[in-house]
Amino acid sequence: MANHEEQFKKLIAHTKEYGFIFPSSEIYDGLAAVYDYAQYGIELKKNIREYWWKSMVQMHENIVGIDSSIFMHPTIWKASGHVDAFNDPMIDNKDSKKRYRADMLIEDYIAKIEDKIEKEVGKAQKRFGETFDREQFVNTNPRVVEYQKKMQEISHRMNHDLEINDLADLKKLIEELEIVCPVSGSRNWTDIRQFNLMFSTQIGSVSEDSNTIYLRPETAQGIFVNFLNVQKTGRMKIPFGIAQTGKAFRNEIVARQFIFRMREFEQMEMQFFVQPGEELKWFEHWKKERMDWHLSLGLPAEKYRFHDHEKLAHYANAATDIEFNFLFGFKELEGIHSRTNYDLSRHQEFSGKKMQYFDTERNESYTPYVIETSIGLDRMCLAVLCQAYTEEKLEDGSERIVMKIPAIIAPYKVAILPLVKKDGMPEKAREILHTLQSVYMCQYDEKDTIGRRYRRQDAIGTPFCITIDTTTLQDNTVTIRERDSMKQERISIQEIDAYIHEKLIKTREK
RNA sequence: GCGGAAGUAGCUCAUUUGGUAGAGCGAUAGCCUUCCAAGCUAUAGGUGGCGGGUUCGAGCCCCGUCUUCCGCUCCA
Repeated sequence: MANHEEQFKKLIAHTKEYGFIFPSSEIYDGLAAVYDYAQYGIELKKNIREYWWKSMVQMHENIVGIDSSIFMHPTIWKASGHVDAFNDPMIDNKDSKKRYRADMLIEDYIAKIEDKIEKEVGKAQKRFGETFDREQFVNTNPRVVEYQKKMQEISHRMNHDLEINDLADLKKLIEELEIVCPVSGSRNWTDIRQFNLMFSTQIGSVSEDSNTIYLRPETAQGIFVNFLNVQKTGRMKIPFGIAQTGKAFRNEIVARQFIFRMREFEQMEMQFFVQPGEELKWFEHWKKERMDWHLSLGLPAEKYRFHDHEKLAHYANAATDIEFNFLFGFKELEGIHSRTNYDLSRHQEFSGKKMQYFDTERNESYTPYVIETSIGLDRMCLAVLCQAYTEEKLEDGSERIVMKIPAIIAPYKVAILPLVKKDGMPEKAREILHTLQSVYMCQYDEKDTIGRRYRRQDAIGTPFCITIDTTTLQDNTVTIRERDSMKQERISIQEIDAYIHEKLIKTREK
């Protein structure tokens, strides 16, 4: 495990050193949990996005894509539940260093009073036996009436504080009730702070006319609100899917582990609309299909596992995570959720627009059920990078660091290297470069010894190196070196394109 | 956000009671080189994270702050 931590640190250093990922705003000391993709990182990210898009949209006639805005009508986030769910008043105990939701502490306190009432009720029940009238007792026993009054007062005040966002009074309430930390038993509390996981800003130039709008915390809602538009204009028949990739924003309390949890991140989502009752069948279908997608990249099966949710969100009736064994353990990479008709129903409720589908085969209209597949693009990049980073000891005792990125998503596909910088080799090499660069991302390098140039390409994960030597000048053949095996073949210049193409396709079919 | 540790060149580090910062690697240019890093020469690159204080003088001592890492917490 310690070894993995070491590896992870090395990977982070490597990605910065070789131009994959930089900390954001670095010359200004950086910005926590925000990263920039550098020259190689962006190629990798773009290639993963394209690979996903091709397999989800291009390869499915019943799935289409959209690109919805980051800004959306604020009511969308009320309908989705994010305004409530992403707003928590948090308080820390200074002694135990534990953090709690302030309202939960008070709820617990109220629950304790309830227990006391039950105790009284229990005692009375014993006393009166058969003739015990619970309702009458509860309404008349002075002690119980007192308890109930107190509960109501507390509950009312808490709800009022939450309503008007009076965090100071909420803290005062905790102090007055002498609520202690369950761990430390102390009443040494910090102030209450509101943690809103959604970023907000103003739309409209004049402040008094402006409305608070949010940067979307997920891309899914952009699909749901466009459901009818896409279904009608695309003449889509259920079952069908809408796919989207794009940025989402969450103001995470703690954002850590490199690009695993960032405040600004990119999702690749597909919402699949199905007949009510068929959702679990489709849930299983997408579970398999998505796992196959991951394996199609040639990533090892033992690095993956499903993690089925036992506790389901209120809107879901099945949910699983595809977890990947990152260098810091198995963590969620993709979520597959059966979201029922919750989202569309909520939008129907809040917008007043009918979010239904008329099924001509069944001759009835219904609110479709939804299976969601949602993968973090940045997490996928990280998974690939974690898996790719390899330190190898070679036979001659030297070491190399090689990024074994699946060829189909590697940032650069080909490096073109004249063996030496003379005798017309650079010119010949550039000729080859010009024929290949319209098809593949190519690098040209003539600096330093050939061995060192191979290592440079290994470090950025270029799967193929083409070397031009004296033989090339005589018979138009080159050597092509494969990154992982370091093996070389001699092929003619005309064959290069087909050779690479075939290898890339092979990766996909694996 | 709390606690702990760290911050000197692109990277890894040195500068040992506070006296105006140096190496290796890397980068760039050139030489040499005919297939797997570490041959030669030259050049560039640092207001020591940032701000303040103590001192004649601070990379070094003190305070604050920012960032990163580890733990706690959170993760529809």
